[in-house]
Amino acid sequence: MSSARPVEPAASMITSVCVATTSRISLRGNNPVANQVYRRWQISPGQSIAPFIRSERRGIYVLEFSNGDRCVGQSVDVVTRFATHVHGSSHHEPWGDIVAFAFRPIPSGDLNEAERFEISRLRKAGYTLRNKAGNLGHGQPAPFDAVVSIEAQHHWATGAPNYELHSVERRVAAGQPLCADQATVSINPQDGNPVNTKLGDYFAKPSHRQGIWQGVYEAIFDDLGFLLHHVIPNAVDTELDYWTLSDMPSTARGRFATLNTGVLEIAFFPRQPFVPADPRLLEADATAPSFWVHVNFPEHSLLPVFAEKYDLDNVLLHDGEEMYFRCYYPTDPRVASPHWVVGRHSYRVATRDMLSLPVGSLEKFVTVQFPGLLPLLRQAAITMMRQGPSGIFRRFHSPALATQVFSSVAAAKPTAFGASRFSKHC
DNA sequence: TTAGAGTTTGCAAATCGACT
DNA sequence: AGTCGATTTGCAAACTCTAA
Repeated sequence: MSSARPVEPAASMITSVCVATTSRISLRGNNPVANQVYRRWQISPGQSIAPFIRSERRGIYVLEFSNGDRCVGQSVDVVTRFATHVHGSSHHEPWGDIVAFAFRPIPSGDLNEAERFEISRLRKAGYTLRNKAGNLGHGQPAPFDAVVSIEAQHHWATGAPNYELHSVERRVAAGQPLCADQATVSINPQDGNPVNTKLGDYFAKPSHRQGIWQGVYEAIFDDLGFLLHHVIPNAVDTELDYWTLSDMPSTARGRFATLNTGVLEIAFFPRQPFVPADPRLLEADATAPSFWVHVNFPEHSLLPVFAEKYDLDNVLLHDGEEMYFRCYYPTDPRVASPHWVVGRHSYRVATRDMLSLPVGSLEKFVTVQFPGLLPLLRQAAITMMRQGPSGIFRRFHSPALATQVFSSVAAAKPTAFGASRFSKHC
């Protein structure tokens, strides 16, 4: 499964270089559903498609709208399914702007794969899709819009507005989420005591306060505090419904914490020290064992940011590949981290670019060292929260740990990106 | 303790199917 | 053909269990 594919540094690289990429997965092959045969009809509002589809009604269809949007769907009876789009259903309002209809009969076999393929193909072709599932980042109405308005989302993503967590003190005093339906909160036995978290217990042990563990506890709170304050919109109002925080979950050999936004995790802190996938990097002076944080960004968003300073022409990252970066001048006060990793991770719901770097350096890294990253990270949070509530992670949420993070935010009282908080990391 | 397999869970999205 | 509620499916973190 694992196969290293080292890449030599380009000769033209400047003050900092990308040392290597490593490939863990490289699965590419011919897609059996690539050869699609669609029949297409132009239709007028209110027109039925029954006359076009006489016999075989099972297959994949594509709706075309007057504004150029597309919608891909599957059905065992496309005529009936079409009606639910025209007349509306619990899934969406009636669509009266369908101008064309394409259909590919598939009498038997897997409709899901064919649908996913068509969605992916149209996305890559640049079409705006009205699908929700399999289409992370869609612009369709979402329940989240009622909690954070579309306008506020836009302001948040572009970095314009006021980021004060005005109700943080109230949240800290309450010791539990202020917004969510409390009746459905599953109570963790440790949640009654706001200072008693599994994370706190772990770092209370003397052996976890020295060596490579020294300062890690505080660093995790720095990163989590930054994420709640500057990345998640209206964190106090959206807690539990649209973001959750897991306290010492056992996921993948254990994590200190996982921060989930909407349907996907946005950041997690492994309990294992970071180890580069490429063994050659172990020899580099900057790769002493340390604990790292991994943060999910939108797909294809990270390399363009680093391309400004690095020679990344024609560099593409495939699924499972990692690209290791080193900065040769870590004494520069603007440098939050002398090394970091950019990877790509495929979740079923979407592929994400993953930024990995030592704990405690996230805020400065995305606001000072590479300020272009912050709007991307905010957009990632909004996109995942618009995709759906955090229901599946709800029961793992630790109000106690969240309270502690909110406390650290309130105590820091940052002004403009907490400049005073940076000093201890430089 | 670690690794891996399998299970649990709530929810959203989509399909199905009975009925008119 | 159209309507609407029931049912199915897929998801992914975090869980438990088992074996070494």
